[in-house]
Amino acid sequence: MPDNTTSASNAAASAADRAYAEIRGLILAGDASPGTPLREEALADIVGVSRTPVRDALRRLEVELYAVRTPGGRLVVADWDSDDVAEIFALRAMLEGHAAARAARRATPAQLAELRHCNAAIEAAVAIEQPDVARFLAENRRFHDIILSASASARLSTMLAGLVEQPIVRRTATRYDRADLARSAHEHSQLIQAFAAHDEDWARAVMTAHIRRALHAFQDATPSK
Amino acid sequence: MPDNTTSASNAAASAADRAYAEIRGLILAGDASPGTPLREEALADIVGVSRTPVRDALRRLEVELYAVRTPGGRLVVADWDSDDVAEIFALRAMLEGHAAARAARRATPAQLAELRHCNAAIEAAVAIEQPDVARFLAENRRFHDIILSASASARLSTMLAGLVEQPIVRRTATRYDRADLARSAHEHSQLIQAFAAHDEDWARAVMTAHIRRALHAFQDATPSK
DNA sequence: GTTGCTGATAATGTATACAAAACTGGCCAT
DNA sequence: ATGGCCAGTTTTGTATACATTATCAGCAAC
Repeated sequence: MPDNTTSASNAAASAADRAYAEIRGLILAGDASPGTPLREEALADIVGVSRTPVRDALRRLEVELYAVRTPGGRLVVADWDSDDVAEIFALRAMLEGHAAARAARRATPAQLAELRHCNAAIEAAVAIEQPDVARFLAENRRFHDIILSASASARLSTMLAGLVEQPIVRRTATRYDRADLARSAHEHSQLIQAFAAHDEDWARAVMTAHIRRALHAFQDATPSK
Repeated sequence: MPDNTTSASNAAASAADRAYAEIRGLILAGDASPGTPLREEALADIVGVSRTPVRDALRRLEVELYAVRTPGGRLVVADWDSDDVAEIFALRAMLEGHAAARAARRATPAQLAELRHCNAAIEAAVAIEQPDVARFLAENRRFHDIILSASASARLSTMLAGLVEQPIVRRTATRYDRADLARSAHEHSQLIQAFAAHDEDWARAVMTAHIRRALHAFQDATPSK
């Protein structure tokens, strides 16, 4: 199982972090389908820690709406229908657009260089015959993270953390053909231009378009759900 | 069920909720000034519960950025400068604008009636010689809550929960003169019109303007900080 | 005087025991 | 049959004890 989608199952991390990663993994892998109750003790057994860090993890998952609370206070795996996904992309478009605008005002030459370097890696990953999708995803995430840190808003970062669903991004990207991936890289370079020009509106517009294209790619890739 | 998430110690609520409300109160009242460490045991003594619900409360306050984590994992009271406040209002403007757009599409006649009734109460509170600011605030919050529920997006609701700072609203409103309060009520009625017409763009624009005016009222009311 | 170490101290992280609340099933009355 | 109620069981909420980690004062070496 080479799995473990996003940040790895860092054995060194705290018990709460491991619990979070593992439970989230269960949900995203579909092992815990929507509606499945998330019982603290059972999960504690699975993860191999006590209930305390599991509770911690569940609270985080609840904030990020992976889990929802029943009227009585029990947690169950949330059901994301296509409307939810569309809403996630809409919010991402707004918030990342805002982040891009802020980044355009604040980006330092060092950050610009980092972005250029990162996007070069993306272009390299998609230029070859069989695009290296894993590499694309990793660098793509890094690209967006750099922008987020350039935006210098802790609030934006925490809000987007629960919104940027790497699994969704992955499902989108795996359906991209090479032309799509190349277009994505091109949009990134447009973003860098906007940052270099310190043009907030331009940056916002490009980012918004970038994300909304991803939404439609995702919708085209999924039957209807 | 009179919600009451803002005002003080709801004796009936859970220990974690009381801890949350009380600690948040300490921060907002300035009893715990920015940079002050938030030690679990000390807070547990103050609130009169054990560390467990206090930890719970602190996690929530951390997500909402009332507290920030030092590199070593300790929590301290966050320092909100004027940029932070501006950022909060900017995000609120975006997200509540989005909520208004969604509400415009979805609002039911019953919800419209509720909004009209609520705004009538607001108008009544500000029409008198000495405006009833407390009443204004309560109904104002209810007004925005109705819109939020009409928008039918759990994500928006949870995101805005950490953003809608009643204390900030309060500091703004107490500096409003009667004309300002009346203008607020007028903007609300414009919103209702936009909802009734199911005009998403109109609703979004009015809401955005509504919030951005609040930002500038706030900035005018506070020296510079 | 400054730097770097080291051990005491104090804080958070985790496990577990106990309390309270919510679901479940069946029984009874209608 | 159906609806409501009650006890047993399960699940979450809270308290507390223990483990682990970060902080900081003091001291030694340079």
